[in-house]
Amino acid sequence: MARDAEQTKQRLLEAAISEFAAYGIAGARVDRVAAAAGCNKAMIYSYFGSKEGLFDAAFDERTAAFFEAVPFDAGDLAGYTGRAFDYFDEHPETLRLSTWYRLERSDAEHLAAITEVNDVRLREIGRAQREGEISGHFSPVQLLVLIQALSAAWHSTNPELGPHLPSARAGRRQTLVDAVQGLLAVK
Amino acid sequence: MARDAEQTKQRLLEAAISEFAAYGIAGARVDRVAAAAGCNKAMIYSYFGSKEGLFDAAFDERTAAFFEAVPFDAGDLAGYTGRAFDYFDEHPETLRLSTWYRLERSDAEHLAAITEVNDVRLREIGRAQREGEISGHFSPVQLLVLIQALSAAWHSTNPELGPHLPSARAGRRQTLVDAVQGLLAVK
DNA sequence: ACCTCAACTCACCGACCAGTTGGTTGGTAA
DNA sequence: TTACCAACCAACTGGTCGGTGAGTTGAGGT
Repeated sequence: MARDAEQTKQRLLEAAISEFAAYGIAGARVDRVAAAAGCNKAMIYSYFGSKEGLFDAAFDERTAAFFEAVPFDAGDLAGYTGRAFDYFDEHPETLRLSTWYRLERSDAEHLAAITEVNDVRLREIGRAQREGEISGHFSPVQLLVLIQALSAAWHSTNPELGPHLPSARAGRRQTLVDAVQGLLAVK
Repeated sequence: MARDAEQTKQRLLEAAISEFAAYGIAGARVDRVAAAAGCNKAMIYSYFGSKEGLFDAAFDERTAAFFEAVPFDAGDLAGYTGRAFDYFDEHPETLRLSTWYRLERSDAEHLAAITEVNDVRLREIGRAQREGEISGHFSPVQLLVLIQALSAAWHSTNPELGPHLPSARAGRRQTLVDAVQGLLAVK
């Protein structure tokens, strides 16, 4: 068996993403993560320090992957919303990890990187508004919150709508794009 | 000490709402619930059967309270969104329980009551559209999902926006009302 | 061939936790 | 007063879980 620390760490990280996305921090089991990664539980503590450290690594990985895969575009907020929807639909664990984070780990402090990303986005929205690319009816922070909520709308709906939900992904996507365009047309 | 089964059950239920809202199902501790309710852990199993039974009771209670406190009005979806926002702002545990439910208990089956409520709402939106009260650009299920997402938008945002969030509740509320009015003005 | 050290495993621990049992208490009705 | 039973509780159980320390293995350098 080839000994490769980096690859082992990667396998643990991927197993952790699945485990935490499914069960959250309190519900996750480090033994399950180790078993899924095909290595010993002690490696988790060697590489990530603690269960929470492992969650943080999993969350950071998914967050960074999302930021890289779905570039922000203040001049095309409707398109960005559609692309974010696509990503969440293809990588459901991303939104689940984000939700677990908000519920179980909102006291953590490793969100400096995310805060910085949001700062940039707010400034870009402001610039696009000053240059007349998009409506100035909503403030940048209002627009960002509305867009974030809408891009996750179909995935954060409780399953009580199950039988009525449109099965076609394209239709759900178009709903969001239309909605954002509607918001930008206000006033 | 007065022995009152109904009151004891109520104290347990309120303690459970706080505990589950804070920690979720996996993170909640039945001993903490019993201690907060000022009675013995065994009462929980006598009255609610299991930890999950206790969560279900807590979730059902908050759901019913929300439905009663915030009546739905298909002819005034913007106003409904504002009132839902107010309720979530005053009772944060309601949205947290709902989110825990979706993450940890979406396989449960006691959502027949909620499905029924949504059926009625979808029919009312359809009727309001046919009678020309509101725009028919979005279908009823699209409108319902958009409105549900928007009413929780400020509360389901991860805390990375902290320093930029408007502190005034009225302003956050108005954002949502404006947004829904904008959606209904599309086309 | 041998040394070295990082990568990895094994077996264990103490704390914790959901759930149960067997018994006690106190209101109430005859 | 007393008998009854619902309401309540202390103490326990069996299993689980995060975390650890001591030992093993294997690849690369000399």
